[in-house]
Amino acid sequence: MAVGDDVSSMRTTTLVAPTRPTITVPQRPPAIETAAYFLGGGDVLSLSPGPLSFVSSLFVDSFPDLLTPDNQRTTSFSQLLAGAMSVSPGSGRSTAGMIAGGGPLFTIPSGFSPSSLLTSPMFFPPQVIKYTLLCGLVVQSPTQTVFVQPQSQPKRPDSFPNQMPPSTSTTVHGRRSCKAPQADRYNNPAANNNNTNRSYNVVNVDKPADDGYNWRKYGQKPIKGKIDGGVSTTHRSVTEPKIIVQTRSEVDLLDDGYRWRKYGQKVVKGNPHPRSYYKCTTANCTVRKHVERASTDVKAVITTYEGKHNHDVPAARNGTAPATPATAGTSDHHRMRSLSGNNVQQHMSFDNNNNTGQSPVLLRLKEEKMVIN
DNA sequence: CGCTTTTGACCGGCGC
DNA sequence: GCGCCGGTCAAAAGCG
Repeated sequence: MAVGDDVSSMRTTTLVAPTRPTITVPQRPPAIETAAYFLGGGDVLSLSPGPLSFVSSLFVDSFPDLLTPDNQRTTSFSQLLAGAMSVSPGSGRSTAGMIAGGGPLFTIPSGFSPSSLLTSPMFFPPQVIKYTLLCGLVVQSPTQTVFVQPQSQPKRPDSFPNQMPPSTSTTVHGRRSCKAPQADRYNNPAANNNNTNRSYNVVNVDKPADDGYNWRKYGQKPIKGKIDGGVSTTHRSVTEPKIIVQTRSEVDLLDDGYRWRKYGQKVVKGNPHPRSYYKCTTANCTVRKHVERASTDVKAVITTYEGKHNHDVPAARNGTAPATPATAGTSDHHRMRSLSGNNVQQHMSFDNNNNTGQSPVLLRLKEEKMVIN
């Protein structure tokens, strides 16, 4: 199956719960798995227009740029990252129609191919990427927390026992949604406690949306700092969105096109593998990322991006085009981009089972193929 | 020599 | 108030 076939089909596909649209390609043994999580990152949601808008902007605002007039995807993953993080409070759009609710239930907008996320000359060579889009989840910025609980659950015709029915702006509270990454801290209960107690699983609205369930309000509580409109600038995590990418790789540092300087390393609780902290080396760029290996899978590399690059991908030190930028860190780091191939194999599916609800997963990509020339 | 990595110290948030 | 924890700083060391 040609890549273009997948792209064109996805371009017009509207994903509606509880169906599980799948675009398949010839199966091959997975060599790398990548999961990308687009999230507000805790209180970040309070500043941005919220993950709904975030996702909306991510998809609607960013992906059209991926297409050239002849519908060739050219935008890098780095650009996607930047685009995904470039949401401003005024850029939010209605997500109605975008988020169909219930986890994997969002509409693939025109022009969007999930492959665009990773088929990037800046991040992963398009030729080597094959992935599965597993699910989507939405959270939203709180102004106050309204605790609700379902009074009844309409029967649904499929196997999404832990999922919410479609909604566009309603709180999603509790476990749900995406199949857990096979191994990462976001599925580690110990590592999840804080996050799940914040905003990842608590999405707030004044009134539960008409999501097909009947909700009974049983509590209401103001949230610290939301009084002034919910904008806080006291902490980075409050002001900048995050993008989490999980990749199965032998090396920690993936080449995303930008140059990074390591500024710290720390062993975090619940993971014997140290977490490395990197800053973008470009002047006046505040983007940071940290990289760690999953506690239960040493081959799973979790990279968390924070912030937005205010510059283009730097040119490589050897003078080649930015399409082949230098890798941050030492030169002997494995360079993902050095891998190449001629075929983009895509497998796109929405997996609603095995939901943990622990991670603020909006989008998850599973890479299934890597071809090395 | 310039850049990067290492690593202990420091800081702030959060829970108890 | 205290301790834990994650994140950051910055001096020293390493490397090309």
